[in-house]
Amino acid sequence: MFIDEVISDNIKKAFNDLYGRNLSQVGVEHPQNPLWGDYSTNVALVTAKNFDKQPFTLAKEVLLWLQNADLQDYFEDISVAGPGFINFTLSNNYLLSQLLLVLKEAQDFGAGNIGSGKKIALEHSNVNPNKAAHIGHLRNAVIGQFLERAYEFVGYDVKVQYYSNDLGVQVSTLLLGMEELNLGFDSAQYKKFDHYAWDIYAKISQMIDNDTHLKKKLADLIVKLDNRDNEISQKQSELSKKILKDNLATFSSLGIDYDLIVYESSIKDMLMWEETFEILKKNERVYLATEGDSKGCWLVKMSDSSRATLNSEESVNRIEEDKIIVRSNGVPTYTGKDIAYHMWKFGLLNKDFKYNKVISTSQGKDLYETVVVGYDKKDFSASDIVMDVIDVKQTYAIDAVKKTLGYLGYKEQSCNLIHINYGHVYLSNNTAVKLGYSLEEDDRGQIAMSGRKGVGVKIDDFIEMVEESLKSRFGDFPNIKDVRNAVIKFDMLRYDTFQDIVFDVDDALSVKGFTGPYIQYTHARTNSLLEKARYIIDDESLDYAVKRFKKLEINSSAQDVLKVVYKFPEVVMQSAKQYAPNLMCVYLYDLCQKFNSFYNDSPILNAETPDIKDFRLFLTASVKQVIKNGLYLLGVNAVDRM
RNA sequence: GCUCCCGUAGUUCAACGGAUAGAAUUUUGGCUUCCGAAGCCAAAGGUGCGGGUUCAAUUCCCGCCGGGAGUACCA
Repeated sequence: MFIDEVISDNIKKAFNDLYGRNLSQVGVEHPQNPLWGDYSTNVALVTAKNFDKQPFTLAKEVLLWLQNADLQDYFEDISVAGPGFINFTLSNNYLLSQLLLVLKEAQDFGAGNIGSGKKIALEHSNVNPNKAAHIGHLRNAVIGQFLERAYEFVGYDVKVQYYSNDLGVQVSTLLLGMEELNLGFDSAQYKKFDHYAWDIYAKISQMIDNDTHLKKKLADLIVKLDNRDNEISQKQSELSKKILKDNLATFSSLGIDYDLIVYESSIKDMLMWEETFEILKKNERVYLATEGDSKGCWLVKMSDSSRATLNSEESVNRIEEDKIIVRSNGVPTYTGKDIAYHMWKFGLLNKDFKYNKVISTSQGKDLYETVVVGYDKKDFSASDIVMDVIDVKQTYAIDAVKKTLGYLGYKEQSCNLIHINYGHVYLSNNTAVKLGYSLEEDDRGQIAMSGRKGVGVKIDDFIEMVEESLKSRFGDFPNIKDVRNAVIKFDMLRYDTFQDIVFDVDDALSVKGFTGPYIQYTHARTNSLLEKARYIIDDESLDYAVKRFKKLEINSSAQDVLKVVYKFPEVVMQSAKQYAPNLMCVYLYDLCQKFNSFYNDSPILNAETPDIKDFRLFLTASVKQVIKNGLYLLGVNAVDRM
């Protein structure tokens, strides 16, 4: 049981006992100033008015009740402060018991089972197979991996899906560039095929914009593909897979892997769209437009207000507000197909894909792909929860899918479709200049990446830059790839996912301060201490040791560390529930900072007495474990040396 | 036009409606006979504007000002 529950339960009892009132909610938080204690509640301030008392007086009465309750095991002090906060200070006994728990539960410390095995289909990365992955995709993948690990850690069964859009406009454009035109690029000049495709795609996109003949050619190609023209589809499939393979290699070098690749072409070939469309057509909120700009298209209503209540002018506007799912030429839009895809994810279709195991040496786990002829495999469909890590720009489209599920009567599924949106990644001017891009005239200090313009930082290049930078500073060393990945992943996870971020190469290459290597460094430091001391963890001696520690005077810097360690399980829950990896980053940084201060002012191997030395090693060992568990969730390896 | 998001130190980011708005970076000054200086300690520097809601507003509401995105038979 978490401490905040202990507090809120007791507060409720107190109010019931003292005033015969049932409180529905009690706000418990960690005060920002450590002088106020470890937990505090504002319950007296919030409820004072109802009791016609001064908040401070009310708090004092509740305090008396709490002091008589049997809470000494948890708290060494409970007091009233400020305008009427009730503050709780944890007892050393409790804090020590938590350290003990860390070492006993080891890699499971902080884990939970609120998921009780429920299935989550987590979709992330999803690079269109027409170019190399860039740092926007990087942010997506890294957030995705955090969610995968965090939700597994709290007891869900998570399957990671990578959606490969091998039919749409973007791949067709690339195919046109590759097959039909000699654009003057030499594929031998590139280190990877997807990098070559990057330049081809940018070039052909620019050309198409200014050439109606090319536009027509592209449109024909798209229709042929959608009709599954044999020759074209074959070419397309080969091209897409070649690029997909390169994209996966990029992610795999960062230790990011997947359970299943879902091809858009499989959805098409399994006729999932057709089955879905039959269901949709019968729904009253899905309609065929008979007038206006969208004449001949099928649309999904995006608003609940009825068209009948509007005048004709407003009615026209309403049509524009709705979402087109089938074009007038009968080809479904991305959103249309996405509805079918999500129906499958939730197991709402009568169909399932066939599966094929992908042979891959770089993957950490078994990887499957969808095929038309292959094996049956039941565990990918029929998920309880669907999480899509997708750019904030697609909120409207996802919303259409969500609404549609609701319209079809799948309320629960509609609620359980969770769009994890994240802000855009821009390049700083400094970075753009370094990469040789010209700045626009209306310079705002940042520029947007664009596949069509070929503007962006490829993940592969970024990885290489970080590794070179590390080598030039520290020379080559055995764990350099782990440190490199820490730099990259932490840099992407440290922000609120909601925020747009400005990517600056120089900042990103930093290994000082609030960075991954700082955390890894602290871990390496704890490791080296424990190695030197030949510290061995075994349950019996630990129990005995903790009894002795209770009599020790614990210095304040050690106390500060203790008061961070115990929060880890709370932070795991909070960052998972809020889809907020940055909370874990902040927590780990705080932990490491406190530990490094402690390390700096308290000798460990040469401590004053054997008992103090034992205690400090015990503390060090638990810090090491927590860092390791936390970094794991962020997708970062905790290294023993660097 | 409509909808959504964002405006916080020079810069990049924090702050479930809470008590003295925190970090990093930059700059300046200190800390290695001793456990890893990728470290520690210290100084300096801030809520776009105007109203409202309440015990309490960076946070919620309204109006401005400034930035971004969506609303495309693109994805």
